[in-house]
Amino acid sequence: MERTKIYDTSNARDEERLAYLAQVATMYYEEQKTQQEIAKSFGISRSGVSRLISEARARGVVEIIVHHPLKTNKNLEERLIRAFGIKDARVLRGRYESYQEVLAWVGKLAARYFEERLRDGMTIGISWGGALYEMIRAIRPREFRNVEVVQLIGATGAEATPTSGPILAQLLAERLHCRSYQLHAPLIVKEERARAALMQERHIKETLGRARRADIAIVGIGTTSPGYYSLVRAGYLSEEEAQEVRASGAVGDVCAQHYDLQGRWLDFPLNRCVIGINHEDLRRIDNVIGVVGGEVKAAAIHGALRGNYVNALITDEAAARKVLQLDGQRI
Amino acid sequence: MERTKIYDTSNARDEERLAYLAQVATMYYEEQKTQQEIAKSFGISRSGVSRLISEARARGVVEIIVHHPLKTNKNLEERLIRAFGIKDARVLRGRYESYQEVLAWVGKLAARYFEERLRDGMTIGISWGGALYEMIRAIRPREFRNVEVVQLIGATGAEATPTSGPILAQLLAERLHCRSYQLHAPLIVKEERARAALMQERHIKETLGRARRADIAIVGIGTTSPGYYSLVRAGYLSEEEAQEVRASGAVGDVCAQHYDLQGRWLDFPLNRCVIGINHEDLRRIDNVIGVVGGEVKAAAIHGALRGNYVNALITDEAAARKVLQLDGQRI
DNA sequence: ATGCTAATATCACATATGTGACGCGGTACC
DNA sequence: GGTACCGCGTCACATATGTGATATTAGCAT
Repeated sequence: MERTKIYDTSNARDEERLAYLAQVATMYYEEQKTQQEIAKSFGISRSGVSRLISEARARGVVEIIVHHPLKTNKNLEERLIRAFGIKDARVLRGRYESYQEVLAWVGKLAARYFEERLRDGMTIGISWGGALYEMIRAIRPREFRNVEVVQLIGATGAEATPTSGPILAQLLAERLHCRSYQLHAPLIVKEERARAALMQERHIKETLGRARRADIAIVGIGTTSPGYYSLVRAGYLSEEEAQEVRASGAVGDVCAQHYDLQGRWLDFPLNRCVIGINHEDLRRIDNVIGVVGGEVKAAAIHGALRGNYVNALITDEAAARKVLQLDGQRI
Repeated sequence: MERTKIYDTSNARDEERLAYLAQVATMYYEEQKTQQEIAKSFGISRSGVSRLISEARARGVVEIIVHHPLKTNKNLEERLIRAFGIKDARVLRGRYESYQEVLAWVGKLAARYFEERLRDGMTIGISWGGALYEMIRAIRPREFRNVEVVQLIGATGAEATPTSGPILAQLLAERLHCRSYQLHAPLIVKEERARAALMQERHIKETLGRARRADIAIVGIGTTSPGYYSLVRAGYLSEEEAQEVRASGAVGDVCAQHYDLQGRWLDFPLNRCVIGINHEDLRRIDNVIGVVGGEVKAAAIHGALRGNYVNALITDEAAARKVLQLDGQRI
């Protein structure tokens, strides 16, 4: 609100003033000149410069950001890696107020992790979910050569909300200045036959072919817990259907493929009505990074790790502790 | 294993250090404490604090940004408004190195302009193009009530590049935390009949209905000049087809509707094969903001203004001057 | 021209800051 | 265990900076 004010004033006078402040501030902060030097080059008094700089800061012309590093808990990381035989883990330190806050920070951590691993020529597969959305937001734009982004699972229809749906692959591609391949198909179809038909379609076949060859897959991990079950929230399943899913032992899903607490893939219709990569192809991808936050996801994470649906995990302390507890460890 | 350990410990060390630097920097820059106070509360020497702050700046933990205001040329704005009877104009001052740079700055200017005009409850229509992409990037995220974003024209297929295509509506919706309505259809079809059929489809009909009721439309202005003709660059037209288009007098397009230098809509097949809002419906929208940069676009801008396809223009000085010249004025 | 007002300069001084020189204690490495 | 080095503290001092009080000027309306 305050920042908007800066640019809002259509007054030419004020525009001049702001340009002046910005120029002085640039000399001071970016060119490291002393106030004395600046005063001389503008032919004004030194104290005037001091006051101009104060004004520039007060009016938001100068913005100072402190980047706090993301601290991780090496101990929990080590334990997760050992307990589940995964390749890597990052566990964000600290406690957070809200689920949204956890997602934002885990997303940042995941973004740094991903940035460190991305190389020219890679194919990146991506599913969807709040954590991935936050991750992509936190990725710093960079140019790569021959990188491509591929959707791993189908997308919603015309009413796509920003946090879930086909936008993620595009957003990521935008950040990396590369192209993206979408799956123009619903995530879940009503009948297995419809799925079979769609899977034969040329561009779906092609995109899924690319998905299977992904060098890195970035996936969210969903829980079937009431109130947190994405497929219900996104309108794919009714609450009754969700009950059934839970009744058959499903604790979570990766790429809409459901499994139980021990990671056993569940052979029920829902798992066979998904337009997207299947659980076996997913397991064949070298690097599958699960990005997920919050204690509520613990059971789903446990299953995902036990079932080898992901082989690297980015999460927060609370979730990590609970996962290890579920695995019978004392924390 | 050993290597991992080494990597991890050095990492942990550094992480600690950065956290320390960030903490000190926060106290200094955000909480406005003096170095003396900080030294006391950490139990270190004052000169140590001074050195830590230097280190924090050198290592990028502290980032200082100076926001230069966007200066505009009121004189040229006034002349454009008078010459073409448009509602408003913003003409960015200054000369720029590259076309990309012009786009980035014009985009910023357009973003500020748009932010000032956006209100709760509005429907925003959007086409595509490099300038709009830059504009959306420059929009500061904000929450609105009942705002919706609607695509004005069809989108590309699976191979969408980030700067052009269906991503723009989604990106904008993300910035405004609102929903978006896409046109899941190609921008240009081969036959008029195919267009008629598609236009009957429910969700296309519905989205275009919303588009017609837009309170603000934000559009790029395309030129047919060789090397800059977006429809060729995006693969919709071959170079031969482009030649034909130019031969029939087309200098530019708004929402893929082509017109000549005097703004006369061209009654040729291409204009009737577009899935999107038509030129007459576009003219009925209250606020159509053209966002466009670069001298090369001058003829296209002239036509767009003469033909009333846009009624507000955001552009740069070089383009504005050339447009006025084309209109027979001395600059 | 005459005031009035707001912006800026001037001056003075107390602090805050940057930095070089030097020494001490801990650590990594041989 | 020795040694070289690194990080940091201490001290000292030169500058840089913030700020209050007061004078001066520019712009502006009458």
